[in-house]
Amino acid sequence: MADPKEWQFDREEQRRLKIDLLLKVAAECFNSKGFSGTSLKDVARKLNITDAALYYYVKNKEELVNLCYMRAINLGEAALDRAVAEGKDPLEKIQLYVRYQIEEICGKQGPVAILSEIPALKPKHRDQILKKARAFNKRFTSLIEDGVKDGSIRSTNPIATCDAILGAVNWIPKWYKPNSGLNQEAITSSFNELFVMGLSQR
Amino acid sequence: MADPKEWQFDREEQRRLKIDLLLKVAAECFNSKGFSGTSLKDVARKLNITDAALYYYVKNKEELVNLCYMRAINLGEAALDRAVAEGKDPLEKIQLYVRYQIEEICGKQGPVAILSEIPALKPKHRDQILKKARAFNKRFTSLIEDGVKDGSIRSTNPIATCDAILGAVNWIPKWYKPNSGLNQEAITSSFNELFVMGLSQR
Amino acid sequence: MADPKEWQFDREEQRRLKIDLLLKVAAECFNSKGFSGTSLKDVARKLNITDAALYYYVKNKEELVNLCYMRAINLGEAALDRAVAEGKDPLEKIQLYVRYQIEEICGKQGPVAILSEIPALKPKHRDQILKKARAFNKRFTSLIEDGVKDGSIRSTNPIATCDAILGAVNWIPKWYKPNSGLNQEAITSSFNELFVMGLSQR
Amino acid sequence: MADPKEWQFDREEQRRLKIDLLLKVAAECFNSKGFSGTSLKDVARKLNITDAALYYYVKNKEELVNLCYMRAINLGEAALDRAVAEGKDPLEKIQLYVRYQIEEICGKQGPVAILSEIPALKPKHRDQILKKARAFNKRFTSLIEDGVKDGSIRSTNPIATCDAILGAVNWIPKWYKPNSGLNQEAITSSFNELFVMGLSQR
DNA sequence: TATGAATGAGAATTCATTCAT
DNA sequence: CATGAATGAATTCTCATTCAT
Repeated sequence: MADPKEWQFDREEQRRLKIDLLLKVAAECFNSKGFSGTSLKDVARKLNITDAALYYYVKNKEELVNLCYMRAINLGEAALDRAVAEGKDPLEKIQLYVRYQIEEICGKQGPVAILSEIPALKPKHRDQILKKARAFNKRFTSLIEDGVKDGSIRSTNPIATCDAILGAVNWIPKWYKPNSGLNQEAITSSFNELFVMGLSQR
Repeated sequence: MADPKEWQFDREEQRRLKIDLLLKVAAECFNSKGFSGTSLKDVARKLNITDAALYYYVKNKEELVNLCYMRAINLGEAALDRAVAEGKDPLEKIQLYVRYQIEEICGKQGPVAILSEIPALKPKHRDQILKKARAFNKRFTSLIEDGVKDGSIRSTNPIATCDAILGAVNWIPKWYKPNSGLNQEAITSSFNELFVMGLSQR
Repeated sequence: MADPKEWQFDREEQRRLKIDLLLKVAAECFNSKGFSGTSLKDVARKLNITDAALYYYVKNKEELVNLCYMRAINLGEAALDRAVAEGKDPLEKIQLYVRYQIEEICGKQGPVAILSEIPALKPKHRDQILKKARAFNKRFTSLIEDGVKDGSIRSTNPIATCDAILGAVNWIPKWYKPNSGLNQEAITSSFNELFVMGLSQR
Repeated sequence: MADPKEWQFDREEQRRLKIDLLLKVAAECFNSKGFSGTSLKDVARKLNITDAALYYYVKNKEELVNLCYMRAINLGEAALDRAVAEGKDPLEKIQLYVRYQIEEICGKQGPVAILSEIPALKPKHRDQILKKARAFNKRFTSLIEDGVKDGSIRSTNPIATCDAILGAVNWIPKWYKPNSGLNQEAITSSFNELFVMGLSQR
């Protein structure tokens, strides 16, 4: 306690935790009310601080959005990483990704920002995000293509298939309410059922 | 030409056409920049009129969003109506709905508003929209249930299946760019391929 | 009827009648909602025409106020004229003025504009109105002074006395509601009772 | 100085003083130019702050008017309270009220808002004000009735008499200019002379 | 770190006014 | 005469942002 190093560490750690909470709270607001529909006062109030205090943690609103979006993409990537590492074939990898992504959206990781206002970002950040997003899409599309090649996956147009699956998943935060309606597991298994086997019984 | 009746008609007709165009342009803006990210000046500029002139056609911004959302839901219902009327079994009806809905989103009907800022609406309008939206979802879910009952559709949880399909379709305006990338027909067939047969080759 | 002269007359007459009605309606609005609280649309609606049509009768809003104020002052002067002509001594003249003025305010002459937004007028009109208003006040004050001189009226400060009486009368439109509460005759006799004899019983 | 308590006090106190000044300045503007004729910029300019800063002290313009009106009524009530407490009979109480009210209107309490745009208030505030205003009128009318009963006051119709006296007093801000024309004392004595003894010398 | 106070830029909205028809 | 359509200017109000304390 008297050790300044440890202190320093504490502080840093605290700061990181606070920022993390900030990002979650902000994501929640942005998701429900949109970027410009969310005032920094709204976010601050949920954190029980003043809006002025936010500026200690982020440079400005645009940076806050950027961080939220980065976090969202990173979480997505992490989900995909795990899925790719654990799944033994493309189809299983895709299923695992859907599972892990939904886990993040609906689970403790808390709300994940929907990347719906990318145009609001400054060019520098926007390009960064778009690049990552496109890379993610490409990676997911490749997964599908791999399956097509080895004959395990059916997809006439992997890009469109990718858009369909990710769209369905991305849309979840729009309707998901914790502790009411569908639960995480039900969503996961139903989505995978649809994606893997389709509606047709024969 | 001298006939006042015909005149009257012209005016009324013109007005209707203008409102229709207004709603399309507004939907486009709202989709790309969100409700509060879109200023009425933005919308007006695209129409080559002043922002004040908009108030001749709509009472205020909130009403404009409401009309956009109403139009979106009505178009969706129309798509579903046609699909239900023309398809001979639940599965075909669903496929037709996907086709017609994508036709509206990507076709001449122009941009269809994503209902992403319902909380921005006033209670009266919000309730109206939510009621319609829920009714639509229920109708679509019933379609799936019908298929489940007659053994033609596989779905452990029709509500979740419905959310997946509608989510994928609703998300399209976020990434669809006319005249570049995927075209309408490619989207339609790929989406239906996924929804009907699934990814699994067997 | 076929006589163009008579026609002309009709037209002129009609126009005058319409303007008169316009001034009454406007006065009513101005009194109840203030000058800038009253939109020309409000006035127009009460006349069952469009706001654009008003411009056929008056050059602009400022002129409309000016005309209302002129009318108010003219009516006041007319009341004072009659009172002075008919009353046989200053005290009686004052009483008659109060009577006639209240008659105008509460009677068929319809609402008389309260001159409460003179600063909103353009210099030219403002000066005109102020000049007339001051002349009126002076005339009324003189009446009091006359009575003081001939020993029939008590007033240490005729200017202040004038302000008190005119204030009480001018304020009437703020609370008077036709067909409810106090009627015209009750107001007249009570006001005169107070002004002439005062509250003190001895 | 280092004591946070004292500090807190300072802040609170400052805020209260600022709001008080704001209300006086606003009252002055409203009195001379009316509610809608007064822009918040006008008020702000007189305070040497920006219009946006006003919103730190009041929620919106309507609330500002409401506060002005409340203050006016409260001052009136205070004047009446003092008068009733100090006067030994109804007639003296009325005289004292007139004195104290004029003291407030013309003295350091600064401009007192004329309640002339009550319709501009929102229902909730309007009702509140009207209730207080009616109560005040009733109280004043009762005072007159008391005098009538004990034979010291002459009034055929106390309600109308009340309207006359209060009208004359309420109208003062319309013409009173500090440091020019009539002074406070002259107004008070002349008004009371008129109200108590009337114009008639015999 | 955190807050109260203030600002400047911009947004929605209103309204007098104009003009072609 | 009268109206529908449109405009430009002004007004209210919000909000990100700054700064002294």
